[in-house]
Amino acid sequence: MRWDALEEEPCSLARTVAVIGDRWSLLILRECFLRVRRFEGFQSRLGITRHLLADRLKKFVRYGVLRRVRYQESPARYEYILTQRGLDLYPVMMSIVHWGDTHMVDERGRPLLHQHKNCGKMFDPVLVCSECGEPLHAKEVHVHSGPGAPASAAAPGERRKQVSSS
Amino acid sequence: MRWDALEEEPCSLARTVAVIGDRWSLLILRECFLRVRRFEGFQSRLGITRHLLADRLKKFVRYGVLRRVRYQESPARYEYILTQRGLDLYPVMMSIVHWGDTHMVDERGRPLLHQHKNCGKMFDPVLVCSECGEPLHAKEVHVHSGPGAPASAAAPGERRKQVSSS
DNA sequence: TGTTGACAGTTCCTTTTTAGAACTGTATCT
DNA sequence: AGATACAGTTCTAAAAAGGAACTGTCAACA
Repeated sequence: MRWDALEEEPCSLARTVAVIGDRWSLLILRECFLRVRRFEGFQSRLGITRHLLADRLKKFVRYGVLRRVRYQESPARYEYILTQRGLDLYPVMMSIVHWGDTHMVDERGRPLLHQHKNCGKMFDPVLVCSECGEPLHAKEVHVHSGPGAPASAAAPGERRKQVSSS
Repeated sequence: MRWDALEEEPCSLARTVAVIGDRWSLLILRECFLRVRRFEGFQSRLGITRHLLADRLKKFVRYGVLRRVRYQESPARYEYILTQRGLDLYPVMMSIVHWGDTHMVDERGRPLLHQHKNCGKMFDPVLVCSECGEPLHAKEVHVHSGPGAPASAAAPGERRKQVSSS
């Protein structure tokens, strides 16, 4: 499948997957949220091939998720720093972590704990409705076509365009 | 990188990425949440190669994200249905969709809108702290080593084991 | 002065994955 | 009888990823 095909799908999930939807991208972002900023830092912590790393960093910069900032002149050296757009991926990252904490831990328990500075407590992330504040569950949500939908879009059971043959 | 290496990382994000961290897995899950259940359904809607689809479905069943249910005898025919563990991925999916809605829409607007049955309103998903209910932001969270951490784990700035060389 | 190391990549070649299309085998529909 | 639905499997070609070495600039060390 071509990557840029995904980006043009009339689906916000597919478009986001075009940006972060592979193993390395997600692991690189994990490091970003842990304050890693430099090429060598990512490479040595992850064991990713340098080629792939260069590629993914470029992609993140292109999509505005990371900013490439020169921190030293001659030789020019750059750091990769999360933009606001990148920071906005925090709910995605935390949701992924929380699923792992719930379903993939071994007998020793969670690798990491999270403390909310505002209230001081160890917490789990909860996804709630912006309107009523109640926790969200798949079965309590109706999906409707929006303005950016193709002819008639993906409410359950409706047909949608294919990824590849479009 | 070997897939099973990821699964054994002392990191809930990496372990979850081992299950859902590739383009096709996420797109297949999207279809699951839109009530697609059958091999032909996934294949024709996504344009994924049949080989890959068979592979990913097996993986999801192995990880308990989908259940393979016989809906017809001779010839045996199966459906793939989200388990509770699969349904628990809803926050991950919705967070991804919401990032796309915020940062990847074109001039026409969102492809899909979501309505909360409980309160009747169109909503956005918001990730909040389970303890105080406030929205979560990366900079307001402290990370601590948990019981399942390696020797000393990934609080910001701490060293952690590499992915590849372990 | 020469050597080593940090850093941010690039180049080259091998191995693994994925794409694409055709084929299987049972059963129902026309 | 022939076409179609369905859930896959098999085969080969093309694309992506892995792995290791190499570049070029500079600082620190001996």
